[in-house]
Amino acid sequence: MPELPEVEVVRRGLERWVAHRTVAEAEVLHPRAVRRHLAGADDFAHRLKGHRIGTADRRGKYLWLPLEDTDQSVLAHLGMSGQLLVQPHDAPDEKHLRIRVRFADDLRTELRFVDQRTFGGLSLHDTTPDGLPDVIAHIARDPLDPLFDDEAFHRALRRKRTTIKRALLDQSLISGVGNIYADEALWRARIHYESPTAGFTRPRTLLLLGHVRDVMNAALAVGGTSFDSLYVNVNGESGYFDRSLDAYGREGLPCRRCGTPVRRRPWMNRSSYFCPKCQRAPRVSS
DNA sequence: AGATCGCCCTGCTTGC
DNA sequence: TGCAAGCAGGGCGATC
Repeated sequence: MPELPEVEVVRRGLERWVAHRTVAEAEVLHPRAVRRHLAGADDFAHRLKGHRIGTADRRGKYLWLPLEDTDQSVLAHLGMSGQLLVQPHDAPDEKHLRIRVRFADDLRTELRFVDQRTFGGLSLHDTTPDGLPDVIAHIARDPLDPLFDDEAFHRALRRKRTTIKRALLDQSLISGVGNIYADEALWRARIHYESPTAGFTRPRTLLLLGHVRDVMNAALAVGGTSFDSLYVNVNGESGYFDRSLDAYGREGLPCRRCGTPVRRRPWMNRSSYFCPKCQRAPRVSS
């Protein structure tokens, strides 16, 4: 599934293939794909028509396209299975094509939102003075954002009465970290996912943040090599996912550090993967 | 008010 | 072989 690095690859692709083009027509093929646009599909299509797309921006797993000469942006979230594709306009419709945007130029390509599970979608929102769509004002900066405040994150961890993986997935503290990268970063930092955040020391927090950034940058380095093509494509099948995961999805396989079989535990209706030897359970569990 | 949990969705995998 | 259950999981809103 698309996580922050994949979304960043999509953003770069949009910048290259979609920015500065004028919308001729938007077509919503599945209403659920615009459910976050409360005024409905017709309003969404009507508001897009005739406007020029600006430069794509991103925070965490959200990305957005400002509409030039308006105070609105097209906000996109890929959810679990969403893709934004730039396709030749005569390419056959994808099975799960949800939204199509045609452009008023002769490049003969169109933007398509394809999403099997429709957890993702597009919507239009007012842009706040700091350039953010208003509905994601509560989303924290992500760890690849130069303005992410490590110290403030550490203080927030100390304040909370929660455990570290919950905190990593809390989009109001740090954005863009999903289940996969949380498990990977915790494995690299040798921290158990249920460690209470209140006891985190500054070096421990900074170590973890360093590993979060390392694992994301590694994925970006792999996924980022393929965006220079016509396809603005993300489907979670980057080579990184197949080859380089150390914890996620490796239940029963030997830990790459110590050889102990990796364990999977049900956690919040999903799974946590960890090495029981490298990542010791916290002494106090609540 | 902060923390927790259920639900949304569909295709693939697993088990009987 | 066929069907049902399980699983994947981000984010939101209801609930405690």
